[in-house]
Amino acid sequence: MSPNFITEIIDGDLESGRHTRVVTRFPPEPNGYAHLGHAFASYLDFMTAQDYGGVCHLRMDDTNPEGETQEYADSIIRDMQWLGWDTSRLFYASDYYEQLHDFAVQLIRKGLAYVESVSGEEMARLRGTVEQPGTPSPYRNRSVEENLELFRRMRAGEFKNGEHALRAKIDLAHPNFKLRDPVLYRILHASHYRTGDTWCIYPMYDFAHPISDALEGITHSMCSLEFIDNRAIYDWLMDNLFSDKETGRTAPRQHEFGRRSMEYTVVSKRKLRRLVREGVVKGWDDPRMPTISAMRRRGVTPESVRAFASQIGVSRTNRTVDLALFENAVREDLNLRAPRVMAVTRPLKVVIQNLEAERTLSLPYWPQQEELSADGKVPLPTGERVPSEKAVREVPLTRELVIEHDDFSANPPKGFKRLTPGGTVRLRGAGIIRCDEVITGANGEPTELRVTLLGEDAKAGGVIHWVSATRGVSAEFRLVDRLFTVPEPDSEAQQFDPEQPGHEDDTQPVNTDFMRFVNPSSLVVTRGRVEPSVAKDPADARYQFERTGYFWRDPVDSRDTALVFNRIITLKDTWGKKAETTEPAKAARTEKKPEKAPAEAPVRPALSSEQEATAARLRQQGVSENDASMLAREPQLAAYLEGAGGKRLAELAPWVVNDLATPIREGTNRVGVDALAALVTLVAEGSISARIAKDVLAEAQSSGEAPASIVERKGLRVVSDEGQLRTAIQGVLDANPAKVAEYRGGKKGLTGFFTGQVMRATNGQADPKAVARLLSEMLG
RNA sequence: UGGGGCGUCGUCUAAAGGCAGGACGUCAGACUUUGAAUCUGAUCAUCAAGGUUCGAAUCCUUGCGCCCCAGCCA
Repeated sequence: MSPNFITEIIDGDLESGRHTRVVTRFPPEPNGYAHLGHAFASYLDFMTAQDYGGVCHLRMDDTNPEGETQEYADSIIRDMQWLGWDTSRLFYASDYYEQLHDFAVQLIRKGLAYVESVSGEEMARLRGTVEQPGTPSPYRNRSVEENLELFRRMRAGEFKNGEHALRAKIDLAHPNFKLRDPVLYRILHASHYRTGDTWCIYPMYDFAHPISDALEGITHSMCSLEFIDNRAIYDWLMDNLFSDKETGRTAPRQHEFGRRSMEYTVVSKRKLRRLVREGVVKGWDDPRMPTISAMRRRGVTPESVRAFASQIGVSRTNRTVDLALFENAVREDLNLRAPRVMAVTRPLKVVIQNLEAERTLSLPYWPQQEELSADGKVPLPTGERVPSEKAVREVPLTRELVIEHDDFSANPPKGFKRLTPGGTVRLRGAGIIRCDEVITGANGEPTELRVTLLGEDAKAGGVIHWVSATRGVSAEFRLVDRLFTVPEPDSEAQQFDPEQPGHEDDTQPVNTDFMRFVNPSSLVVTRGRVEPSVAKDPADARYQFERTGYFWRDPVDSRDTALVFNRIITLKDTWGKKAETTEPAKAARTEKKPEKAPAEAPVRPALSSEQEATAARLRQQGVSENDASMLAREPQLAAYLEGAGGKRLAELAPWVVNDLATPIREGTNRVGVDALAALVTLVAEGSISARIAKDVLAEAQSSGEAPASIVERKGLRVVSDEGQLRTAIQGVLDANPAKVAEYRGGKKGLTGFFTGQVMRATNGQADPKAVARLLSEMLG
């Protein structure tokens, strides 16, 4: 896991002693198949724990009986294992139902939860709007006894679905909707895949999730960004049920990260379901799907998926990742893993007229030295690593062959390097042929080429692959490509689609506009031939079929007697790309950036007449336009400033605005205006630099010590003595000869680097202006 | 519109207030019995405007844009 804002938080928690170990959890709901998003989230949860020597729990977040099944749970567990995660710590939220219930009772007893008895609709109405606070329902103030009794009867099954619900009693006027008395339990007469009919009340996510975390001793609970508002409930529950004092251990905290989606696909479960239901794909594990089971079936390795997850990193912004990043991760892994063999996916018959007898060639699985790994060995299709000279297979060369249909062109475009009428080309590993005759079918398409095998002194511009027409093995090839024709099918459909890549809204019908962008050639099935050596290889061998891509046998449909190969991914194809995009690419390159907009007058918010009067008064005292405007708008700041008795306003104002505004506003300011004035005096008389003053101010803010006394205690003063500065600068230059050379080579931006080093060396006390002058002099 | 979150190369992601770095892509070249791989080089970014500072992606202000929240889903 590369460093990110989460590891920063964990480092802090470990350092401060808030936690002494790291326990995370990955909490999928078993109501669908795991996909790319789960791969990313589970990577974060499992790898973070691993990096810190901690553990990660796999927890089925199964608190909604509708749609959840054991089959989904099993598939998720299998996918997680495939990704390489340790799933030995397996938990189910449904195992906590009894405890969860008891915690609900506790809340009722504390007067923090009540049984609501209005309809769902009414509840929504009473919750208010963004501008209007909610209003309490008549049931909000039921007695503890009544709540207890009602909740007992809810559990006993005495009510119908929706007749009552248990709600937390928090704050109906809170600007955060999540805190307007969230529902904790609902009545649902439904069978749960694990608890059967034991329960007819089920806990909500907001209640079950934090408590599950606390029960399992989770330390850091990561979830995606859209739950950020829910954190308020999380913390509320921790405060009221799991205070550190009561439990004797530190409560978990929730941290939110940005989701990652990928171009040319969709990941919403409902949309994937729709693709399956409509038969656009053949199932959840159709190799075109972004599900983990589909990637597994397609032949993508777990190592690739993990490498991808690692590369896309973690941040607090939702992102749609370039498909190329994923493809690169897949190719990078396969390049070192997949032996090279030949297969022809769209055969064109070739007859070598001067080849009398069949020959057997011994061709290397790894024609390239570069693929050799550190141990000097190379993998066979079995996975066994052997010296490269032993990594060979036999390939029959017969009179009749097949080559790729596209490797012959009767009207070759400029730059075409393959076979043309009368032209020559090298057959990989077999020699150079010349095309003597082209037999065409009724539609004018070539159906057979008659060729002559030439000697090794012949010349050819290109190399093509081939397979014996008679000894090669017939096979089906499934050429898998991106599922959509546009990078963001969701956004393309956006004007119709309120449901954006974020969370799923089951209350709205699925927007189906994205279906318009399904790529009609996302799956192309062809029949061709593969060299016979593969027939004896293990079924899970991955190959590079030279010049066409990485393949392996479809684990579901391939038979020994009827081979089916999935294309895991194509090779990069700069030729094909160039051929199809030369023109538009040029156009795009000449496209100019829009000119920078001319500088506008600074925008300042309008002031009320009263504020304007204040601002004018301040300006008169010499306060800048900007500062005056802000001080006028924020009476707190103005009041602070004027505590100085109206003296030296102009001098103090920038400090108040730039350095003290936030603490003053938040009520955490610990530097009085007189103390500030004393500090500013030191700056004014030149005994300390503004730089020192800022550092001191920050320290004063956290320690509460008077700034001037910090200055005195530490003996801070500005160092402008030339001799002293020269010594310091020389020290820095001597320590960084390479940087000096770069600077003299023209990298003038390094001035900042040198200044920084000098400032550090002098404990921030050097006079920066003097440093700048001496630096440019000494660097020549 | 109330609340919350977020804006760095085309895409992901780095930079105790001090060199805007890396990866992928793209382009060019070298090499090549894979139009692949490999190698070299290049292109390309701090949302905007003001301010503070010797110095701002980072601090302050204002503005703009995107995302999330009014399920008895998660």
